[in-house]
Amino acid sequence: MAKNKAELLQGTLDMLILKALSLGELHGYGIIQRIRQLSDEMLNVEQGSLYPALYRIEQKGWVSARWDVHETGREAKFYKLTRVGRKQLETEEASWDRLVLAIAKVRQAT
Amino acid sequence: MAKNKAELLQGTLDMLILKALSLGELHGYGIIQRIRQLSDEMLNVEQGSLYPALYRIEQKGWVSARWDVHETGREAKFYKLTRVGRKQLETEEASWDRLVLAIAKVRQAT
DNA sequence: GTGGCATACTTTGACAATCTAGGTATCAGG
DNA sequence: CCTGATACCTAGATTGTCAAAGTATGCCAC
Repeated sequence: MAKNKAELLQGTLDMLILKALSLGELHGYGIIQRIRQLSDEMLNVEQGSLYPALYRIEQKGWVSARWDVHETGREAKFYKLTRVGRKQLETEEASWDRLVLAIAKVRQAT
Repeated sequence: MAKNKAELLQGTLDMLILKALSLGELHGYGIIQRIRQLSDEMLNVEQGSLYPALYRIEQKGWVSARWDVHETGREAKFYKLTRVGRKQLETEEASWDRLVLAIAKVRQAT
């Protein structure tokens, strides 16, 4: 127990991936690093969570993928947010905000 | 789609139940109503989610249950937060706060 | 040059939590 | 008497995450 890393709640991962990609095209492994870095090491996405999620998200048309070689000379699969994906990110952020608000209301109760 | 009710994320339900019970002993059906009311109708807990959750929570010793008759003359199973449950509520609230903070950090990124 | 580590992707199976959808029973109001 | 709200319970399906494998490459230290 006593984890310093917050566990992900189901449903938040898609939003985080989309957000990471909204900052620019990126490959899978890089998405993990970007999320970890942006969250000040608080969020750690497992590879076994990420890749299936990316597959799901691609099937839904929220991202498009292509294989490419990056500056280091290594091959990687680069993901890019589609227009639909950008819309979806907005939706998920709004829905997250609603949830956070709703839970805050419950917690305010005395 | 386009739900006005926020969907619960896995892991938040326990916290909501514990919070509802922290305001006083209550029976299952009442917990649903209290959460709905406190959240301004934003959160709707399904019975099929609540009762298994209550069972889980009771097994863990976070609440104690007893059958009783309330003023309306009807029988109901009343749940009460235990000392351990109160501790657990604090833990879950802290962990929720951490997650909300971490996600906020990611979302701040430009 | 080779051993180990970080990078990079994939798949499998287990697990946990929620929801849908059904069921039972009581009580109040029209 | 019939409906709807109250009150509880359960089975089954679904979903998302995680742990734990495996593969392969490039780089650096020794």
